[in-house]
Amino acid sequence: MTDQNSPLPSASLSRLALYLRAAQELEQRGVLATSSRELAELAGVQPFHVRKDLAYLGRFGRRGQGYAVALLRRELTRSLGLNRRWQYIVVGLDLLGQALLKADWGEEFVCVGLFDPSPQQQGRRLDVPALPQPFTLGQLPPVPRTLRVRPLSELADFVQKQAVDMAFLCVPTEISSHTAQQLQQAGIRGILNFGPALNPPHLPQGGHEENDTIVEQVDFQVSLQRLAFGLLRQSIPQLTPTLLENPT
Amino acid sequence: MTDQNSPLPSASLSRLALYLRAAQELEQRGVLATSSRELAELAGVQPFHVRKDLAYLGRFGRRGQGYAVALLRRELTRSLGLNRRWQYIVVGLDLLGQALLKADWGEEFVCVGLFDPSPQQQGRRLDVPALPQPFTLGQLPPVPRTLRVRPLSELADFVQKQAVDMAFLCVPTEISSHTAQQLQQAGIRGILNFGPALNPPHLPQGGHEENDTIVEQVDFQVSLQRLAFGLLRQSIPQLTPTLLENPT
DNA sequence: TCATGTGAAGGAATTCACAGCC
DNA sequence: GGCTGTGAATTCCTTCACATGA
Repeated sequence: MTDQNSPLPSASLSRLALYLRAAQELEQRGVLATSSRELAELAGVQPFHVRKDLAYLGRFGRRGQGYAVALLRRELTRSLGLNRRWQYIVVGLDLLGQALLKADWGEEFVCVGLFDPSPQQQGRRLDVPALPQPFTLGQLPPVPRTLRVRPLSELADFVQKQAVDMAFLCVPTEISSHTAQQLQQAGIRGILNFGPALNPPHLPQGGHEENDTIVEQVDFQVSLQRLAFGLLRQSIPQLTPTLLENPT
Repeated sequence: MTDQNSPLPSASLSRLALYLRAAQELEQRGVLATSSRELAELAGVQPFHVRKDLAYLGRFGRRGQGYAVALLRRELTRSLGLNRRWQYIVVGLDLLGQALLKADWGEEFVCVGLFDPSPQQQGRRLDVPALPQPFTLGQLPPVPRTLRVRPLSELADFVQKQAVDMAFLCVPTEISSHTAQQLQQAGIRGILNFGPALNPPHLPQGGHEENDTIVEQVDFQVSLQRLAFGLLRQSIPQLTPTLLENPT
């Protein structure tokens, strides 16, 4: 079946991103065909996951053969909405923000602006990744870019002139909720939030609501505490990790 | 009921970390009692989530009243295994690694070493957060510490002398799987991995296996692509996001 | 014979609604 | 009355096993 209203399960969506990375890697290595087994290994999931997830997008596998890598990559790119350009700003340029600037997000994502609430940061100029040259096959050296760090007061104007699809939010905890509201009011509809949950819950968490702002959380601390708990569990083989010992 | 073999659901575990953060915040504000509604708001989840999750740990709520903040914080801390000290190393000290060094992970987590595969980084000295003074109530100024960035060749020896519970892995993509193996061979049983899935799947992904290494993934790119997909969905209100249009 | 695609079974998480206690 | 704790219902996800088609 095709995709109808495509109720692509949330869990599958996360894994599709992993398959795309795997497909890109295979393509770069010059591999032409692959299998659900190989993809599963690269993505760190189970083979039946791969088959089921990919089946949501259509059927571009060949039974008995596997998947054609190039086709796979194209379809994943399309399905994930990565055949268009997404423009983002980085809000908060302490070390984490700077690290995000240098990170490789894929060519589809381009940084168009830098903002910081702190006067110390404002006015600084920072290097950002070069724009991908659209249809230039010749190996021109990429053009370096630098952007100025702006105060948040310029945000609303900026968003009116530039299309800004999303913001990477990495300001200190104390002001993150407030800053998120500023972003929303400026008309930004997507926030990738590093740091604790944004509590004024006007913004639905993962909700694909009407036309509200979507917040996607990246929470290091939760992952760390999950890890600690896991280690605790396995270091005490049989016994329960000292939870409660109350009666009843 | 108490916790038996506590098969604490994985989804609940993640949320418990959020409640702990909320409880700490409330305690700092001087709030004595709270409710599932308030906690839910702070954590960005639903009230029945809070009640059900907390019920896994026992019953320290008072019906009709709510939860005592101090008790709540204590129980959450205990249950998550945060009443002991966890020692970590940071592997890879480019911008992201440096950002992680400065981040606030909670007092229970202390950095004991820095490692980097690149000779340019080796030998550098970096500031790390001061140790929490255990039973000192007096406000002595915290003692600053600096640590030297070591080559990975020193890792095995280091782990033998120092207790190292976990590693934050943030080296470039190309070497991350290889580096993870080095960590595992040196005897490190927990890895918080920033960057793509570690593909030699000797390490089970989230598996609480025998006594194997536990890997917890923090994958920015997946979150970003989830966000992009979400935006795509809502910007085309009724229509399916250009997925497939092939015949049956 | 091979590996995909898929119905169906099983398990996990979310959600509801209300009983129980303050 | 108010809010927790919890069975029961629902929905979602994972897992299996096999039919399907190259």
